[in-house]
Amino acid sequence: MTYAKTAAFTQEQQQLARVAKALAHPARVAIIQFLASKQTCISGDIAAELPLSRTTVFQHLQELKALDLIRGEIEGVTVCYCLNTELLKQVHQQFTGFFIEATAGAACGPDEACGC
Amino acid sequence: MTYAKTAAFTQEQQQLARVAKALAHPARVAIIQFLASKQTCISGDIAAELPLSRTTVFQHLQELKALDLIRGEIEGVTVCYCLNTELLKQVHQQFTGFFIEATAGAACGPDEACGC
DNA sequence: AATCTATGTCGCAAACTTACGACATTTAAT
DNA sequence: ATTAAATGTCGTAAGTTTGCGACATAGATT
Repeated sequence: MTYAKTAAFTQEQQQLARVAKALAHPARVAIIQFLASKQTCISGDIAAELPLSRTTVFQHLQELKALDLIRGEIEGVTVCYCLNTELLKQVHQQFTGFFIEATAGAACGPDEACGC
Repeated sequence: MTYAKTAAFTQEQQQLARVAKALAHPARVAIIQFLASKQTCISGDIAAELPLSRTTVFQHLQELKALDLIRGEIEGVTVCYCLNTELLKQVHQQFTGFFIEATAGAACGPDEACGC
């Protein structure tokens, strides 16, 4: 018993957790920022920009691709990776909804704990 | 070499990844939602609400507490857990900034890949 | 004091993640 | 046809996460 018990949670919770997981490594955050900074879709030499081996970067790219957060099209000998901005916008909405729900109540302040 | 090479990324990237990681498990998302749903800060019988053992829930609570996203104060025999809404708001801003940056460019559409 | 209840802590097992080197494949040049 | 460059795939090693049972603590009751 050590598998992730994801099945027992709501689709919403699973979806949010899935995306959060995709962003849960600085390399993947960096990859998304890098792709966003390039107006033109850049090839896999993203690796050259990061302090990681090409293989490792490729692996991170695969994870992002698995969630369809980024796309990759083979163009001859290079690959064109780019952000799926549509999906990212949706995800943004999702996170916003979550955070709004979470920050709605008047719970603990910054320094003191709650007074319940 | 299999440790996380976090040191090589910016503070910003690391911070975002750290918080994302905290949300990267449906149980933790559920815990936050549960705490948010209770106007009064509820004790650790959060476990009763989730399909996980008390020990496991406690562990998830520790992770959230390590990032200060939630607070926990011992009150006699019960514990009062609650959300750090201030921090959550900051985190929300952080994520929003990231997503806006990421969705600013006109990259791939929903179905076709980019045309670069 | 003995007990009950709500917590917290340890240690372990299984699964997942991160990182990489080495090898395979594919397209473009020479 | 060879070779070179850019990718993709495999296998492995080590670290981290997830989940839980068993045991330890600490107030509150009786």
